Amino acid sequence: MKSNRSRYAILGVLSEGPASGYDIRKTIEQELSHFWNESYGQIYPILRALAEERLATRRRKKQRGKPDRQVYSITAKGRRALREWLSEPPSLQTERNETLLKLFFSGNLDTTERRELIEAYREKQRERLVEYEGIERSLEESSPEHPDLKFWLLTVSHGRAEARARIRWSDQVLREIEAREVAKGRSRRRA
Amino acid sequence: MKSNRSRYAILGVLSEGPASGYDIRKTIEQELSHFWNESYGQIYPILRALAEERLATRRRKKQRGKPDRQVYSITAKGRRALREWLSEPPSLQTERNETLLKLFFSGNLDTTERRELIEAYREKQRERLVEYEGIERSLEESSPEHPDLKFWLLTVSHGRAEARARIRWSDQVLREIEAREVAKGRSRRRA
DNA sequence: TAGAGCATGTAATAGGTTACATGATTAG
DNA sequence: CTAATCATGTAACCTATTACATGCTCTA
Repeated sequence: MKSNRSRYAILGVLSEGPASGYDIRKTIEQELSHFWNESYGQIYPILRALAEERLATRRRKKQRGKPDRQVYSITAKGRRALREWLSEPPSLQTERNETLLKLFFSGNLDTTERRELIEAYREKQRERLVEYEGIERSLEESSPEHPDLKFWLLTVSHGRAEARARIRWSDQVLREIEAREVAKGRSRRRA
Repeated sequence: MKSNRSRYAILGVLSEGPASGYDIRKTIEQELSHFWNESYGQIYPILRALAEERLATRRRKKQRGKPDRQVYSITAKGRRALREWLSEPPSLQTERNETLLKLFFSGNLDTTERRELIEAYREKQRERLVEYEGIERSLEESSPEHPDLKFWLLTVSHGRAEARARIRWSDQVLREIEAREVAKGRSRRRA
């Protein structure tokens, strides 16, 4: 079994119920966007492949006034494949952090630009905290009785913990480079 | 100017001094591996392109007993390109987290597998904390007087803060799913 | 009447990993 | 003798984003 993570993200959404490519995109956007994303360019070809491999079935639903929907449903084989993947240890790959890359080489920047880099990072994490409110609410409202709701909310709590840690780190960095600035100012005056 | 992050990671390494593709790989592995990675399949073609665009120059160094080295040096134009990229706001793209994806759909797992998923995550973060010791030491020893050392160490401190937050989150999750287990056990006995 | 939402899909392009080929030296 | 290190590079493949094409309906 190939280990394409997008396949399993899509199978995962299908495990909650039948859906079209469009639905899947929307679900991922609304409920998983804090740690996952998929574009149509991935979704549609993968759905076709899932159907060919009998991990999902497809049927066309006619609609009036709207384009036809291709609705996919997970099969028993699909559920088995999903469960198998879920129980494998996650593949480890370095997560890249562009802000850290820029900070690492920020000797090539002036102090203002470096401060702005960190301030922007901090601000982005603050925005994420706000987004989590919305995601949490939308998860709770969409299916308040769903037995898996608790797991969904735990992913939000992960995002919050991470964002808060990054904000604290940013504050620490800003204090440090601030202190350095002041020290430099003093030594310039003394010189 | 194209916004290929690998180009700039490589230019960044070259901004510290001349290096071969092999050197660059090693440097990234030793000093940036906690937030960045590059494979030879990226490095060699990009170096060639950088030379063609006059962002770097290349000269062949003969060696006895070892293959020749192709040593690249950043040019003034290369430094300008790097500085320009560094001062642009980082491109935002969702960081994917495979563990969270699995947790989200872990309704398809049994409780033991779910616990193992989180325990493995926790353990990976603990391992990262140990790796940071090594990275920090290697950074400090390789160039203890380097004016940018402080920025390099800040990237390590970011990694630590993140790993610690993730460990705390894991502990919280483990407590929660443990509590749920106990509750279930009780209700089963009562039933 | 403009724009957003519904809905499917493909093509071009970009970004990235892995495997392979080659071959000498050095350390255990 | 074996494995690791030095060193460069390519080809095949996989993964992912963006732009494009199409066209209806509903809302502001």
